Amino acid sequence: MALLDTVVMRGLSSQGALSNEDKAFLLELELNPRHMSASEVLWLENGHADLFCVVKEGWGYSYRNLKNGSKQILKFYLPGDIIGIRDFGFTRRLASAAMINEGVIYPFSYQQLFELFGRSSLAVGIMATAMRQQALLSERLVYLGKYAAHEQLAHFLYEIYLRLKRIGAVEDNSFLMPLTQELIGDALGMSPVHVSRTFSMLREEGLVIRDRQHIKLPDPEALARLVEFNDSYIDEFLPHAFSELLRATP
Amino acid sequence: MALLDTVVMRGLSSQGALSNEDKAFLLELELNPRHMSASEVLWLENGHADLFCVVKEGWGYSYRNLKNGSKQILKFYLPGDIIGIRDFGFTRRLASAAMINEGVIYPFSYQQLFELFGRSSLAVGIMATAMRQQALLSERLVYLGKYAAHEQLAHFLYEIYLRLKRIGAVEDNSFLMPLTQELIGDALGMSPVHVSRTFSMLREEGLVIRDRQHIKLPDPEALARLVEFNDSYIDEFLPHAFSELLRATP
DNA sequence: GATTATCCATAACCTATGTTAAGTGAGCGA
DNA sequence: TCGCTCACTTAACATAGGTTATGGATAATC
Repeated sequence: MALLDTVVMRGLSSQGALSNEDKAFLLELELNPRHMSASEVLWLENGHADLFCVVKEGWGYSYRNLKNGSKQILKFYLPGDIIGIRDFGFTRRLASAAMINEGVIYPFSYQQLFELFGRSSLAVGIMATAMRQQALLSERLVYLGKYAAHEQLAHFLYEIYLRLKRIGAVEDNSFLMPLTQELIGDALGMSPVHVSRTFSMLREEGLVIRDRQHIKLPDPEALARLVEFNDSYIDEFLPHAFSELLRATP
Repeated sequence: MALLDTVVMRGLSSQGALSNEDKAFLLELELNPRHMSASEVLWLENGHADLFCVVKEGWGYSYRNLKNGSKQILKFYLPGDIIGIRDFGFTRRLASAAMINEGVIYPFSYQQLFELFGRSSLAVGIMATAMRQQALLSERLVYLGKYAAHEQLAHFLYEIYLRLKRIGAVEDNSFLMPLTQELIGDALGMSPVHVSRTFSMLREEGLVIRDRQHIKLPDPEALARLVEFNDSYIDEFLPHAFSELLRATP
């Protein structure tokens, strides 16, 4: 169930690109949902890479510890995201991963991932999932490189907003974001003090209202315009050409 | 020939993970080497994504144009690299791509990429290639986020050094790097003036000797120590467990 | 209910890097 | 040979963001 519940796989399935056997295969995978407490570590950098997970509930993140004692967060994982395919093809973890709040994950072994590659539609699905993650990463890199703090933060909030909206976790332009300003700073390469300053700025401009973990974007489109947000890398489903190709080359 | 000449595929092949049919398949792909002139554009952001390429000679790069007129370079491509799998699963290009100097590339259609996914070993190879690219991207993100200019540049040069060394393009710790300081700045999110300043700094410390495109690292290990370079994400070949799994699940 | 730990806001000050500008040398075409 | 352009260097100045510090909420623990 969990792997089929993943964004890309759901897209493929709804486009009729997955055969019944494909779906059965996904459903047959042994799933042991695991309850995670807040801050619980999934794995550490350089640890042996042997599994990946689908996040069912709660938020997670992957990060690298830096020599100066701080850390760089690479990505936040929301329900429906797959965590751990980053290390596919390596023996050791390139980054650590941990939960933010409590939640539930479904772990899979790399062995299972391999078996999945025996079915081309599923392999394509996994690959597309991985490329979507890479797109998010590239987008962050672009903003880290050349944009001012308020643009970075606006972009970050809008990205989270879109991702949450996609999984139905946004209501009345409001959502719950279980991140401290320190975590946000670690993701955006910014000091926590400056995150606070920047939030104040966005608040004064009426773009973001925040009360602890409750975020409200009174005018999401204004935010999007501020950063020229191009959401194709988040929202776009697999091209139909994909499904046609998949049906044509079984 | 060209796709088999790719780092990961060569690794898989030498570990006996590719069957004769796999290799034959790679060799059969229609290859039309194409000569590219300096600065020639391969494709533009938002263009239709229909092909990817293996770089045979010359350097390329992918980049995003920013609203303020500058650009952010996402990655430099050296001979043996695959350019364009980033957009797999999207209809449009997420980034532009162009050559830096003149060179030769081998284009493939996405159609061919799809057919390739019908053979699990090859799909695994492509996936592993993509994840290696993502690792480079993550590493850059980490350095963009929290490191000082001289550390970023040192890291960048050492990465290039390692990648060139792997393809035999380093001799006596020297190599040719056809990049202007402006391009380096666009990659590192740094003004060209500051790139120059930082080069001067590294020169004064005896870490980098540079004469236009000729770079010499008198003591590469010293550079690596400066940035605590962890080269596992570049050099590591596919884990042997991989090959075993591939042989076990045909 | 008191105490403590987190998280956040704001201020004062400092520094790395951006910006602008002027000058140098290499290459190159007329 | 002259003059142009391009890549680079260096300097002077400006500023975004880092750092340190203080105080005030709110939540957690006893």
